[in-house]
Amino acid sequence: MSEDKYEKVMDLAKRRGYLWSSFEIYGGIAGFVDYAPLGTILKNNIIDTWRKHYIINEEFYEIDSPTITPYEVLKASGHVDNFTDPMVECKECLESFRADHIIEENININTEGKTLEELNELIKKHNIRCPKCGGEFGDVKKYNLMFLTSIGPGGKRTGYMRPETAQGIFIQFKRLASFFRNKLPFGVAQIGKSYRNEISPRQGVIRLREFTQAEAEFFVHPKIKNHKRFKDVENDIIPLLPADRQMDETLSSEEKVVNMSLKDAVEKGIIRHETIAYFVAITKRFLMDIGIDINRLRFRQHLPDEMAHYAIDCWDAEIYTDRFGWIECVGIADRTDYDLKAHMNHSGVDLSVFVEYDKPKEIETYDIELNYKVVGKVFKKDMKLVENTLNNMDNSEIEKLVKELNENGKYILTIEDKEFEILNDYLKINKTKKKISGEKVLPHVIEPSYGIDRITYCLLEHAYNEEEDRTYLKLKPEVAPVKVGVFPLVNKQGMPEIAMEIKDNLRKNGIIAEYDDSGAIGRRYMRMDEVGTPFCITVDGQTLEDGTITIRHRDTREQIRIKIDEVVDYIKRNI
RNA sequence: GCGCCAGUGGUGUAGCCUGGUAUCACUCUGGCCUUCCAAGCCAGUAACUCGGGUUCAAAUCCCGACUGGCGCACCA
Repeated sequence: MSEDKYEKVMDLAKRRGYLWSSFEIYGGIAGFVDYAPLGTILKNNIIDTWRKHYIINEEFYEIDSPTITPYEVLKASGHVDNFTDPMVECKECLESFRADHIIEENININTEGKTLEELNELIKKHNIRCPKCGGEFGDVKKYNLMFLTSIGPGGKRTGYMRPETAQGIFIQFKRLASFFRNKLPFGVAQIGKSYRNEISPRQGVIRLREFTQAEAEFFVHPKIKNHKRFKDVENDIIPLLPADRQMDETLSSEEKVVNMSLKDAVEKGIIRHETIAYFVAITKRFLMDIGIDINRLRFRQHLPDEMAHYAIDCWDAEIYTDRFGWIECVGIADRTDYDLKAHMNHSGVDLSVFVEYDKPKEIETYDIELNYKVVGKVFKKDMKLVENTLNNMDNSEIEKLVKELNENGKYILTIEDKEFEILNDYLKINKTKKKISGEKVLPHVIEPSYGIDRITYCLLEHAYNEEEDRTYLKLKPEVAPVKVGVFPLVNKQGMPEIAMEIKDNLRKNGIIAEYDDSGAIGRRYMRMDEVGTPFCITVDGQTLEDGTITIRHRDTREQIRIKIDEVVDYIKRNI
């Protein structure tokens, strides 16, 4: 038994129509897979379950945006810079290195923000050589993990295949906020393909160049990160692998995991706030709903140096697989306002939300009334600049201005390098009381992001079962692609006709059923077991006498007998 | 991207060293048989990863590409 489970699962997946490697007749390309007929249904069933959780239960709305994304968007989001690694290759031994890492190791310089030319110069200037063989380096080149394309004829606009679905949500934030009538919190989801041009994708379906993500973006008030339904989940016990325990060398790898209620985890500050904890619970419930083995699931906190540049806390749902060990299938991150801020700065569009207070506040404020006739003539072109600056002053600055005007008769307003002299007759300042009913805030976003392909593979592996005389997929009836197999026990006495009719009737009721009359009955059961079909209906001699059939359960192989006209109801109740 | 190893019907394989019509089993399809868990009988479909070279002749020898496995590197 040297063959590992991955191989067995992938073999079954290939033979029985779950997963096929793409472009096979042309030799194939690493990092791409096709979902075969049954795999496609399974994946869709997983996605449907996901939608039940997020769209129905959590009241998220889903959008669907383009996969091709213009340069500007990904420049703003930081992906153009962060997805592009500068690589350098040794001319002697052909080994590749990260150019920035090599430089930092050798001359202790921060290379952040340096251009390729600057990196090149640094290597030449300090005569940095290959740490392996001492050979000379070639030129620094960028390896971009995003697929580059051009939009329109002539390639005037650069685009990339999106590296995540989330950006599509962020850049529509203004519309989304108004769709939700500016009430925080609200959630938006997107399910779709994302693309990463991996250098060397070698773990089959685990690391793909084109993959399906289901991402949920939950926008919250930056100061309110508790969750109104946290009470529903606070007693859920979750296997957690916190950052400090991961780094504790005195613990064995089993001891690093602690089973803890989410209430404790939040109270002890292990999970940063309720909203992350809440989505940890939803993630666990979703994964268990589709049939992931709870004993092969844990939540691991990112270490401080592993966190993405935008995140302040991140927990991955990791699922155990035979060959690859624990693999990351879901990431739940607090992305703060990183993305909205970035898009706001780059696009110039205000993406903040006006949040009303419970009760309007009354505050003391100053009203600046400009004497435009005078001021306009004095400042001319700079008029607008001065006006804006004055209007944006806070109370303490205005108080200082008033004080200086009273004492010296003038105030020097400094804007960048320029100085403007403000005199008493330029403006009138009135102290007023104002009613303020709310404030503008830039929301933070909590993001649970699911890798659907990895989850699908893990589910197949967890469902894979071997017994002495059979191999079967113990898929939950809810996600199994084919729900029912219908067979005549033998091909005579009208049994095939009755079986066919039962199959048709199930199909009419929206249930995927397969008819099969070839070979011995046992063989047909085995075929259905191997693809994970939960129920098999057999028409036999007794059917002809009293109109009953048997339903065989996949896992126990036990059979019960019911009337033909109860079949549809029975199946519907059990899937 | 580098190094080592491998690639034969749907699956697992024999053949490769020593060049000459590709083996066997299972699966699958059709038929017969069969009254409940891969039984049996008959018939059938189906493969040398791709490209180039050497040769009268290449699955076999040589080179390259692709794919897969392992190690290194990479994986915000």
